[in-house]
Amino acid sequence: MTISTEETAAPAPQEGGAACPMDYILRMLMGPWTTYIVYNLRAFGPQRFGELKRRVAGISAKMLTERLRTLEGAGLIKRDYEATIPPKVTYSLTPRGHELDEVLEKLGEVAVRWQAEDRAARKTELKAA
Amino acid sequence: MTISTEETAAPAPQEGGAACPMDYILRMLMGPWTTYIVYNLRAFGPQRFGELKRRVAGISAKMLTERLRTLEGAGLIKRDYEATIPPKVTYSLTPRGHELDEVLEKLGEVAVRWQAEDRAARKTELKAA
DNA sequence: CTCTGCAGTTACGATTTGGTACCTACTTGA
DNA sequence: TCAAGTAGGTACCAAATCGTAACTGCAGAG
Repeated sequence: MTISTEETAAPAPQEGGAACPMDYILRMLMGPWTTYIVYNLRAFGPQRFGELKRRVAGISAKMLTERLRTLEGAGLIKRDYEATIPPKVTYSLTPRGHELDEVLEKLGEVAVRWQAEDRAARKTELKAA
Repeated sequence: MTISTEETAAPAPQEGGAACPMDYILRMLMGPWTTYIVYNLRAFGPQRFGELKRRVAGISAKMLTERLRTLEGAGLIKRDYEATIPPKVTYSLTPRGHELDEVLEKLGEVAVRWQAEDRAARKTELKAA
C-alpha cells in the first residue's frame, strides 16, 4: 500500500517501502480494536489494563496486550508500570496519540451523520412498504 | 467493536449490534487497500478498473473487485457499467464517499507531520552515534 | 490464427489471525 | 486452605484472509 500526498501519481515503490506517509498510520489504525482502544483512552482518560479490557467488552486479553504493545511501539500510548503487588499498569495517550483527536472527531461526525441518514432512510422505506 | 460518542460509558451491546456509529464506518475503512482506493478515486477522479488496478500497484484483481463491491454496497462509490466490447466499467465516489474527504485530509496531515518528525529524529540519532 | 486486453469469476492453497485454555507470581479475603 | 484478582505469556487450533493460477467471451492487432 502506498499513498501519495502529491497529485502527481507517485510511481508506487513496489519494494513495499514506507515511501508513503499514510501507509504507516493506516497500518496502525487498521488493526482490529485499535481505533476503539485509542478512542476509549481519549474519552475516559488514562486507564489500567483490566479497566480497559472491561470497557472494550469482547476483546481477549491476548488481543488487548498485542494491540497495546503495537500502539506503544508506535509512540501513540504510554505504559506506566508500577511494580506494586498486585502490579498496576496504566496506559495513556502520548501527545502523539492525541494528534489523532481531530481525525477521530471528524470520523465520529461522519459516522453519526450516516447513522442518522440511514435511520431516516429506513423509516421512509417502511412507510413506502 | 462498539464506540460511543457519549462520554457516559455506553453499556457495550455484546450482541455485536451496530449500536455504535463508528463501528460501521471503521469496518469499512479497515479492510486492506480500502482507504487507498478511496484516496485514489478522490485524487485522480473517476477511473476504470484497469486504471485503478495499475494505480494501486500490488493489489490483485480479486482484492480490487471485492473491495470495490464492498464500497459500492456501502454507497461510497458508484459503478458505471457500459456494455460495450470490450466493456468499460468506471468507478467514482458518491457524495457520501466524498464525505470522507475531510477525514482523509486530516489523516494525511498527521501522517506527513509524523513522517517529517521521524526523519528529523533519525537524523539526530545518527549525529549522536 | 494466435496474442493481448477488458473486467472480471472461480478454485485452490498457504499464511495469518484471533480465540480458548492454561500458566506465571504474589496478596488479600473468607 | 482455597479462591479470586492483578497483568499478562504461551501453546494450540479453527477460521478467515489473501494471493496465484486458470477460466470467461469478445474484438482488434500482428
